[in-house]
Amino acid sequence: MAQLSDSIEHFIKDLMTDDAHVELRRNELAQHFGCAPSQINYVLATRFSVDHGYIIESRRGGGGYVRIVRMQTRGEPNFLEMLLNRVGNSVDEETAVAIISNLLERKMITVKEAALMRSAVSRNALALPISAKDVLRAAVFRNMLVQVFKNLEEENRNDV
Amino acid sequence: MAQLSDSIEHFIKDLMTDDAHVELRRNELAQHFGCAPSQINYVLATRFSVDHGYIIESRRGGGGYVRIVRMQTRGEPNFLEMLLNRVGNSVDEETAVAIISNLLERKMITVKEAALMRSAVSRNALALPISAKDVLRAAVFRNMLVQVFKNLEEENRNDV
DNA sequence: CCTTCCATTGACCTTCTTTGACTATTATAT
DNA sequence: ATATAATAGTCAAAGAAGGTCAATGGAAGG
Repeated sequence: MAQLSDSIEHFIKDLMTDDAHVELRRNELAQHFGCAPSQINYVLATRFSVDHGYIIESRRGGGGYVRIVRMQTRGEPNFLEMLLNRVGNSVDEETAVAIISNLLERKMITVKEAALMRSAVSRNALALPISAKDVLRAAVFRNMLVQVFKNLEEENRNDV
Repeated sequence: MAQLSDSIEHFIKDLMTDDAHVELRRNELAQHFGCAPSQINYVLATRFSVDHGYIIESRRGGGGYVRIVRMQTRGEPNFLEMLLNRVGNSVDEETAVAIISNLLERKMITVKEAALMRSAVSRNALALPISAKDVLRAAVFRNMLVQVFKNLEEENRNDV
């Protein structure tokens, strides 16, 4: 466990607990984690994308930096509209999952609700060779049922 | 003689006596038992299926893992199994909604989670001239997004 | 025996991570 | 202005897991 990428992600998010943005040196960070500098870009691309609710700004050359900004949505009346536009009438699982994480980080949904949502949009729930509506719904719904039980298990573990 | 699969099954169940979940490396386990890695999948599929009360989660790539979670089945030991049978591979909206209500009455899900589930299985979410998986997912997901926001509004009204 | 069902294996596939070579940009010293 | 040093970005390839499936093996029942 303790993936390098995961560690870097958490490291950055820890830096951002107070402030909504953080500025760092790519090479320094890479050196701190003993990895290739491009590893940092990988983490940014996979965990700090716009869909995750972050914006990356950077600058090269002497005194260069990478700045990570958490997007403001406080009081943004069109957040839902924005998300709906982003989704459009076709969206892949990766994007959907990123948006769910985003909602979760903003505490707009609970951990359990996020899990429920993920289960509804997962490959597993939707990749079917059929077209009948009921059949499809069954697939989605079974997935969600499983999720409910998983959530209960989680809850019980935490209650102890 | 004790089948390999049985040994692996018991080995895993021993690991789970205390905790309701374990995380393991497929390849390590296979090596420990001197068998093909896919053997592990066979054991998981035949002895740790949802019908058996378990859920499997996994991740590929570096730092990959297989997590086995034992579900808590309150009271009736096969409630989930019953529900899954009831749903089968085809279910209409009415039935799905009834099951969701039932889960809610049993306090297995919150009001918000129930709403989320309804939104995922609603006519509106699924009755589309779709064929591409992504298109379908988008429809489901947009519905869930709307629901999340509805929930938030509800919450806010109650907070006042 | 023969069939059938469960178990086992191995070849091939998919996903996620990490690295390194090469490229692009910016500041600073000359 | 120009050269150089200091940064960061991109992309393809290698590495590190786990997944699938069809073929084979083996044991129990008929």
